[in-house]
Amino acid sequence: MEATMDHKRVVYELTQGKEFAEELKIHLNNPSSSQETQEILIHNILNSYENSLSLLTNHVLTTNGSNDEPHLHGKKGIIRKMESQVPFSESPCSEDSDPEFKDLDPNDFGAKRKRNGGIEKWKKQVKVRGEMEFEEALDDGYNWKKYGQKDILGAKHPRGYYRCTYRQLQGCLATKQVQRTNEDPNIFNMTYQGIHTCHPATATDTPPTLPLPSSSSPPPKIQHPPPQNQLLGSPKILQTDRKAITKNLETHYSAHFPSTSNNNFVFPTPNSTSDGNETPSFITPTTLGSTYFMMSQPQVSMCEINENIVGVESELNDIVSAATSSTSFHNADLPLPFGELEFDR
DNA sequence: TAGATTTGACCTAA
DNA sequence: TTAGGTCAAATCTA
Repeated sequence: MEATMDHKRVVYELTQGKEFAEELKIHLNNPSSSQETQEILIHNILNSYENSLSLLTNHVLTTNGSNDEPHLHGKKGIIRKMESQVPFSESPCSEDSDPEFKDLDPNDFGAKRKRNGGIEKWKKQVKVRGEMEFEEALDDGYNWKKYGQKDILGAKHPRGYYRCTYRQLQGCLATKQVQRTNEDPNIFNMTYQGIHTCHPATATDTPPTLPLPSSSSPPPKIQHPPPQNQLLGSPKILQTDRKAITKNLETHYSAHFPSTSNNNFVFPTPNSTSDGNETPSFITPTTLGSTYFMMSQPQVSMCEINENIVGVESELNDIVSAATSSTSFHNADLPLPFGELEFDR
């Protein structure tokens, strides 16, 4: 069950990475392509690797009866090894040194407050292209309800405030903020705060059975596990975020979404203990040291990137091929979005 | 008509 | 005092 779902998630991650690699390849051959875009693509490719490895290592740990999840809290094992393979992500993110939120985004002009008494915050950056990708990129798999919007000093675009739809039903305190960057309106900074404690299987107090629904049973009506929603898309968020954000964009900024389609996903990886208690943990920026705000990291020449990406893409092709052809995986079980996504070529 | 979104007012940390 | 974050009434939408 879980293994099957993990398998799908791994395939999804790898396939995503492959798509990013292919797109990067195109961008590298395009003189007008911005370095920023290329960096984000590389960043996303690394994310795919890291997420895949995390999923795999997490599965191994689970099947071995260990919930120590060392990869979730530091650069250890495979994650570390992975970074050493890719020079661009070598530089550790400064967030590693601080479990608390650290604002690394030069476009985020917000004050660095900790209003919730040390609740963990982390960020991801999402770049969108085209309306559909825009919706999907902002769909991180959770169901969010917008509760506010505010103009931020120094920021060109207002910041949207979202909280978990199941805050009332299940007391889930997870929130997120969505804000466009000043430099590139296609790039959104998503700031997450709090861990989702809600459960998709029920909107009531029924005890959760995380992490993921059985592949042999129909998905729960309330779709909350990020991986699944990332695979299937979240109707909820398509209806809410799309309306809210797209409307804002159209109203205030005459939004346009050219160029590339990139999104960075960091999967929350809830873990279940043997007694059924949920101990959600996240693959946070701390975990994936290179995951966030690559623009602030030491730069690597595009020549190096180009050389690396060829190998990355090749590897991804091999891995995805192997993964998709193995065990009980069927594409029908995993409606990957790529068939619907358009990549400028 | 219920639920979601908008938006001005209020709260509060810095 | 300022500005980010949240509340809640008004409004919108399916």
